[in-house]
Amino acid sequence: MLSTVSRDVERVLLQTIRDQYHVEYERLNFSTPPRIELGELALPVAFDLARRIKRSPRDIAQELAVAARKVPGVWKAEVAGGGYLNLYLDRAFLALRLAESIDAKRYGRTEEPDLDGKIIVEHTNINPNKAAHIGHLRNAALGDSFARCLRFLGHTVEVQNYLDNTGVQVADVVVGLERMEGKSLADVIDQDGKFDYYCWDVYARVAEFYKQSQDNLKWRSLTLQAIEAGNNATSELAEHVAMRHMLKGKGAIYFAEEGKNRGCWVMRASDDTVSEAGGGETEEDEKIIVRSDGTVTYVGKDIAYQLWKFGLLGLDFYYRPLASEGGHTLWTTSAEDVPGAEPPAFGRARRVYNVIDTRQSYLQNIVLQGLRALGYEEQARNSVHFSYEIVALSPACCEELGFELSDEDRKRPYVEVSGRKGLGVKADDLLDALLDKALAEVQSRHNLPKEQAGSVASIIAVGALRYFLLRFARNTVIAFDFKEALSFDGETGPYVQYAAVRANSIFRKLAEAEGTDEKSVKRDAAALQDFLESHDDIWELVYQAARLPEVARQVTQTMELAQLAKYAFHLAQRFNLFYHKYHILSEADPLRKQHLLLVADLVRRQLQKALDLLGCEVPPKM
RNA sequence: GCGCCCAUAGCUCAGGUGGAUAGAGCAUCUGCCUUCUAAGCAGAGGGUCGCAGGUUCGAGUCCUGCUGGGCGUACCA
Repeated sequence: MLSTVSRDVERVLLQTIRDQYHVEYERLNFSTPPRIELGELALPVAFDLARRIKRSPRDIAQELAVAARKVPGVWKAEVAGGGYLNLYLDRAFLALRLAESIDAKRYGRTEEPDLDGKIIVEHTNINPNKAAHIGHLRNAALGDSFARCLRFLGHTVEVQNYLDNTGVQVADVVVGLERMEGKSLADVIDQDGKFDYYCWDVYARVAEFYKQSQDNLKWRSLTLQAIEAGNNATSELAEHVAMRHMLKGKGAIYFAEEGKNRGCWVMRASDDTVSEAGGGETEEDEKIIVRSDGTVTYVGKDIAYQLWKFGLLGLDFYYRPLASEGGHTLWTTSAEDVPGAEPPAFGRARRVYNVIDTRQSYLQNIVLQGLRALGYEEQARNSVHFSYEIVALSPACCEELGFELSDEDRKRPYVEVSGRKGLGVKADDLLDALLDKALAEVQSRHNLPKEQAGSVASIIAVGALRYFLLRFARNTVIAFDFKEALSFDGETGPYVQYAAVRANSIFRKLAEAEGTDEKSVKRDAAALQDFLESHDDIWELVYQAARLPEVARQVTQTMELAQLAKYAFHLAQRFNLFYHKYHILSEADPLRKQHLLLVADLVRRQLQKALDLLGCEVPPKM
């Protein structure tokens, strides 16, 4: 919708510039005027043209304005400042188009996705052996919202949560349970309390156990081999099919006969373009794919997994349904064929996003090199590392948790979460704290039945948590702070939810008082145009509401979910402004009331959709 | 050593492809609940955008150097 207008403007102006000035541009840069009174779109192109054709920017902008005024959807085109071309959009036209678009559940979106084929988003790969912490929550929030944005724009998306139960971390917990604690399977089953919390503790202590003697450390390797020797779909597939046959067959990996990597299968890790004269190739450039004990490393499995995502592995897993919820089935890999199970066609993606923190970028690169070594250049280009910074703890936060820090750590800006040290904020604990606080707030305002209060509190707690995790740019380290994370005021999820709840309550009251709803709101173009022309502040609110698809699109390109979070916050802020300034239900002028209702309705529905993309719901009351 | 990232208000952070007067939230101070919910709104103070050069009509944004911090470079995941 908005994008349709700007695309038309671009086409017309590029043609005009070609015809009148004989200058070729591929694209035009659109920017935003500092205030809505100066229009919705600003083009600084005249500055550049001025230099090229030696004429004043203002004169050029004047001539371009003539052409721009002819584009449908453009109301005015004026020259501002030293030579900006500012465009004013047709207000009622766009408001009514937005209303229709929302009715059709398109929320202002007009364009079709720019990529055919399936997109895989892999996120939240948690080792199933111990409790999740806030770092995992950031990963989940980013991955989930990103997938929602892609779907919103019309892409076919497959979300994968890879739970590997064959890795070293799992082996460590098993060693801890069996060798340190002397637990048998039966003991573990009888265990009271939260098992993942127990594993968190065991895992933290197993490092000490390893330090005690070399014999203790041997258990890790033995246990790992025992796990992989079992009937495990993942490891067998990765090891036998991908590593042994594909990589070896194409000469992508080779057996190291000597040197420090003796006995391993390795891949060259440095770019072959950079075969610098002095050093030559050493073991430093080699990345181990298969260990000397025959087990496959993490990178090795990752290459196999990446191949499988693109449908290049030549083999597939067996699948069985694991759980079912809300019409969706959760599938898991299976060691053997399951009769009667008809899984959808997993994998075979056109593009793959791997949501993993920035520390993995080196290994993600190795995976790409693996694909390239096999000749899959296009797939390598379509493999995207969705990287983000870690969630760390402020030193103050560590001490709040009762964790003693070294003097050195105390001076740091933040301390990394460490599973090995048992240092971190567990996801469940944080959610519990948020729920307690939200419930107290709800009960202090409303007298609701216990169950309903709990459900509202839960929506608010999730809103606060997800917004908190998404409001930071990807490469910003979140130094976790309880006070900030538990806040419901200011730039938070609950603030946005609150604006939506207020908007909804206008329509609830409207139904109670007059028995009418948003469907009966009149849409009179001529009258609306007068109204919006004389209220810049209200028009700006409508304009921002219409920008949702543009923002979602930008998010899929930059992978910055923070932009969506910011957008939702700003829209809520503007709505609150409107809410205070214009009292709708008591409005005496019936026509004016219709306009105000239309605006409130547009905004609340866009706000709700924006929240939905952020993974947040709107509670019935707050 | 090599590679990647970061430095913006007291604190936590935003600042698409360079554009108009660098913005939020928190904290501090002053006001606003007889009105569609005060989890809100209005207002005030608070800045050498780490330092030094360069590119140009224009630099928080791009380039170079420097300082200070973080991460990666495992037969760990």
